[in-house]
Amino acid sequence: MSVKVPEFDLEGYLPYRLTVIAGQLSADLAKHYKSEFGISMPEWRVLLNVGYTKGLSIRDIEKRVNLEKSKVSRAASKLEAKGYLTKITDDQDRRLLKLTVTKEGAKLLERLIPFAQEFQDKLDKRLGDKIDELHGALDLLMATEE
Amino acid sequence: MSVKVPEFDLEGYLPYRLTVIAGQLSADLAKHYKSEFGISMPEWRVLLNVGYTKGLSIRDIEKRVNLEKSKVSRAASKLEAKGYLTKITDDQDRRLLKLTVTKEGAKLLERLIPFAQEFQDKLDKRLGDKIDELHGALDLLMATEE
DNA sequence: GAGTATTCGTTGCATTTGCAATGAAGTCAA
DNA sequence: TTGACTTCATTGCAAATGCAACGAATACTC
Repeated sequence: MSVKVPEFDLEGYLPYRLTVIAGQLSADLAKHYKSEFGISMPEWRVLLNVGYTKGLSIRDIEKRVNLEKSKVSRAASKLEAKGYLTKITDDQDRRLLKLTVTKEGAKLLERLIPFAQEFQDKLDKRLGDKIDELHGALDLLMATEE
Repeated sequence: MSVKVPEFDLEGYLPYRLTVIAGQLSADLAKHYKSEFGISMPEWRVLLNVGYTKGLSIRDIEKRVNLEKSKVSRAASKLEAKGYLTKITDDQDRRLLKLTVTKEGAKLLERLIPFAQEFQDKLDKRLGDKIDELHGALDLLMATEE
C-alpha cells in the first residue's frame, strides 16, 4: 500500500540547514574546548564575558549570551570550582552576584581567544567575500525573533 | 586588580551567531511540533524521511538527517508506539530494519508539511533576495566539514 | 567452513538540558 | 511598617543527549 505525501525539501529547509551546520561547528569547537582547555561551551561563553566586563551578574550574562540562567549559574559554579572566576555578592543589591575573572581565568582566556580567532579566520577564508552577505542575512534572521 | 585580556568580538563570532540563531529557530519550531502535533524534532525528521522513501533503515536515516543512530532509533520507536510508522526486519539482511509510514503517519505529514512550508515562506519573505546569498554561504560552510 | 572482523539496531549510563519551584532580597503602595 | 509583587540565583527533577557496550547478523579470509 503506497502512501502519498506532499512534497517537501528538507535539504533546503532553512531551519534544518542552520541547525545542522551550527551543530557541526559547535560540536567541533566543543570538542577542542573540552579536550584542550577542559571547559564546556557555556563555560567558555561565560568566561569570555566576565573577562571583558567586570562584575557581571548571572542575569547580565543570561541576556548577553543567550544562555538560560540555570545554565549560566552552573557554568559559573564550575568555573569558580576550577579557579577561573570568583563570585561576590553585590553590596548594593545583595540578590546580585558579581563575577570576576581570576588571574588563572585571564590566563586561560589568553589561550582560548587566539584559538577562537584562528577558527574564525579559517571560516572567513572559506567564505571569502560571501562573509558579508552571510552576516547580512543573519542580521535579518535575528530580527525575525521579536 | 585589573586583568588584561586580548580583544575578541563574540557578537560577530560566526559559530556563536549561527548557534544562537539556529537555536532560536529550532526551539521555536520544536515548541510547535510538540504542542500542536505531539512529536519532537528528531521524530519529525525521521517521519519526514520515511514518508518519502519507503523501507529506509535506521542507518540510512542517520546518514541523511544528521542524527545519531541512537537518536534515530529512539525516535523511530516513539513514532512506532504512536502508530505513525512500522518496523519490519529486512528479509535480505536481517540486521536491517525497514521503516514505513502508516496511514496515520501520512496523515500527520499532511498536516506537518504545510506548517513547515509556511514557516519557510515566512523566512523567505524576511530574507527577500538575500535568500540565495545565504544558501550560497551555507553551502560553503557545509563544505568546511570534511 | 571456522574464526575473525564488521555492520546494524538497541540499550545502559553518566551528563546535560529545560523548566518549575524555592528562598532570599529588594521594591512599591497604602 | 506591613504585606503583596517582583527580581535574582540556585536547585530538583524529569527528559533528552552522547557514547560506549552489547547481541545478533553478515562479510571476509584463510
